[in-house]
Amino acid sequence: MAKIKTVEKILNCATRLFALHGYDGTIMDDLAEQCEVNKASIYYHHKDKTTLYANVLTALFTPIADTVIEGVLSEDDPVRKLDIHIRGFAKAIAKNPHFSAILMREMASGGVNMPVLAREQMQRILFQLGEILKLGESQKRFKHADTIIIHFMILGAINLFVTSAPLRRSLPETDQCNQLQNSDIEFASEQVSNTIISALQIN
Amino acid sequence: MAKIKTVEKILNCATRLFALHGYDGTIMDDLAEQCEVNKASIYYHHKDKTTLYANVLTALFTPIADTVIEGVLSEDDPVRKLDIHIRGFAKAIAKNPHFSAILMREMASGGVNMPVLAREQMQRILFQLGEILKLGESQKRFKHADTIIIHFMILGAINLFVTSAPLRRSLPETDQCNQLQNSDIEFASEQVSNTIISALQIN
Amino acid sequence: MAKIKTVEKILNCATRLFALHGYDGTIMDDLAEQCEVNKASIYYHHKDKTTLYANVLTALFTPIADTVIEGVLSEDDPVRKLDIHIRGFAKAIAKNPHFSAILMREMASGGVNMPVLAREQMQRILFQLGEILKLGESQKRFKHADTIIIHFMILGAINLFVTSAPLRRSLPETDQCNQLQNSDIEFASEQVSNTIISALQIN
Amino acid sequence: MAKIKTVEKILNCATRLFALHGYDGTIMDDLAEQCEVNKASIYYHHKDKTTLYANVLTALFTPIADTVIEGVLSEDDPVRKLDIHIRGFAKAIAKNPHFSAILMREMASGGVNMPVLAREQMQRILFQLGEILKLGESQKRFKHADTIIIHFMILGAINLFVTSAPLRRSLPETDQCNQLQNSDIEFASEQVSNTIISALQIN
DNA sequence: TATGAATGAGAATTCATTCAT
DNA sequence: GATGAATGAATTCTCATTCAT
Repeated sequence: MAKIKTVEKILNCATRLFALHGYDGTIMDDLAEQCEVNKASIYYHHKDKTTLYANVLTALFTPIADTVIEGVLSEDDPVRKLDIHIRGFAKAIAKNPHFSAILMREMASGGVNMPVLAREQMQRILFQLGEILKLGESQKRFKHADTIIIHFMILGAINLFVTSAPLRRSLPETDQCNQLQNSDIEFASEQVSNTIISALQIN
Repeated sequence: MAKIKTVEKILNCATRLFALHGYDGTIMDDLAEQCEVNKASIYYHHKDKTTLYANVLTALFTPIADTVIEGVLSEDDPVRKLDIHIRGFAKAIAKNPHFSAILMREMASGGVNMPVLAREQMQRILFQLGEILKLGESQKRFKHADTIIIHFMILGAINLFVTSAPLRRSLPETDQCNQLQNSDIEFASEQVSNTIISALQIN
Repeated sequence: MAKIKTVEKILNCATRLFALHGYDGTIMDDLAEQCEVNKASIYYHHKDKTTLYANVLTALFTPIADTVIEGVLSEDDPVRKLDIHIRGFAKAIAKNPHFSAILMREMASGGVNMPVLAREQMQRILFQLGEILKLGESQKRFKHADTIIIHFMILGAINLFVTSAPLRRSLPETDQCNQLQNSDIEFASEQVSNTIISALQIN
Repeated sequence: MAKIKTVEKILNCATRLFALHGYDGTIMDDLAEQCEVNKASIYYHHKDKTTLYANVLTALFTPIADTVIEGVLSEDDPVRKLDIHIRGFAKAIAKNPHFSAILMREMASGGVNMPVLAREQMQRILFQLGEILKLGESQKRFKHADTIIIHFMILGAINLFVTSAPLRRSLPETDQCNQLQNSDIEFASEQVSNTIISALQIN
């Protein structure tokens, strides 16, 4: 019975707390308590809070980008590529649900303090989207569109959908604007994908 | 020459700091220093940090919602309404540039701690969008779409565009994905509007 | 009834603790407790431990050098000058009894971390001694001698005498080497002065 | 090639660190790193920091006292004895250059926490000096002088000379008070010896 | 003996808030 | 209204020491 390594335990817990409360709102004492590890052990493994945060971000962002990138490779059709890109992103987040909150806070800070490795992961995703749009355009399947805008629409919609879950749950179910209350991220990403494709596609 | 009232000075400064560093990352000492007001004076005018934050949010969110709502009223055509809605939102943010960062942080926290008044402002915007989509749908001008998804695409895209400004500035100008580097929020919102309308419109 | 200023209270207490336990051995909690001041107040007045230490040293070294320098000015005769220099130094220390321990620790560290202002005070004393020796030499009253060596003999003897007080007190009174057990610094400095003058003087 | 025993490696390194930073300023982690020994190994060999410190002091002080004592035994003439005593002390320190800093810190603390064995070594030196002075006095070769004062002049001058090396190196070479900048401890001890003898000797 | 990991007690510093004037 | 000083409760980080292997 392999017990979970302390380093992992700390990293997991820290991810959750940073997602919930942000960097400044996360308290090392709480972290120690929650992962049932001595406070000093955190520092034994992670130097300081800043480094821990960087480690969390790197460990979190890399698999997300990997998933998005890989999924698309097997496709040829730009429309399908775009669809997979968007839904793959959502699927990756579904597996790492703390990503959204952390990314949004980082973007709110201008992303300037993100560890380079984490920032590069976001750029990988952005670049791939750019390639897909270019491909579609060159095949006369897509209208021209600004990559960054499309990227932000996808990112924004899906991340807001994820982070707004508790908020939506607090709205009345019967609310007209809240048909999605109980539906999950997969359905949401389908909607986003359909919308984007519908906007770009030349019929 | 009417000197700026202390209360205002504090509120303005606080808005900037909360946008830059979030609630927990904002330090009352810094605030006092930056608005050149004695620390005790802040407490004379604002009870405590929490209240100050609520005051900031309320003062920030209300005019945004007002602008969005009002602009749309004078229009009848759902397409034009939607266009005005989106661009009005961007225009309102252009006047209150700290709104985006603060909103994104709040959403990252699930929006649970937002003062009710601020949350209501966001709902006003969401509800209006719902009305517009319903109107367009009933007139067979729009395909059916999930209000929240569309709302999040708009919100997400425009807010990310605003908060990413420093990040984009740090990317190379020649970058293919970065045509918008120097363009402003108005142009971005036009792109968003076009994309959304293009996706929804029944031709 | 003028109450002692907090800043002074802190400075006095800190001087004592730094003398007793050195920089690293002095604990800010203890300091706060001993001067009956809130720990945060120390930081309100002194930025951090390092700065506090520098402030202590500067406040401690300056009057010592001033006393030594001034006393000598009124004399013309190099022998009398030298005598006043040595005994003035001892007298100054008698008024600031923590100086010796602090100086000796600093010298043990190579004096490299001493605040510049404090180091300069020591140099003022050294320079004056140099002038006295030069004067005596030029008048054929003194043999040639190395200023630094003489300086260190004076400094070393008097400071060791001061700091060894508790040690000497623990030796048996009857000890032959301990005639000075109960005598004070004034008598010791007289001995030092006599010895140095006796060594230098050309009869 | 016999590899240096771990115990020795630790002791040597610890001596250097204690000399450089004092007891409180020396950190066991650093010690482990510097002697390339696992932290736990230090405790395997040395019980705890306090014991280690005592071990360091004992190992350091004993050979110093031995050297001083032994050198003098072969002489009969009190003047020569005194000269050997002083220069022997300096020679012994030249071989154990960390002694000075450690002794000075201990004296700054009143020497109260010195391990008994170390303190006794200093007393051996002091007693021998007392004997020499008594001998010289009884032979009408020396004026009467206080043993402790003379002891402190020797000790102070030589130790200050040693520990001030980095400080002197930072002074301008041309400085009048700094003729000794590049000279070594042997020359300094000669000066001290000459001065003391010159002061005491009855011509 | 040696070592990577762990830990309790502590130590420096910070921060929101209040008080006296 | 304004301000310098004060403070209690955190909060980050350190350090001597021990444990399991």
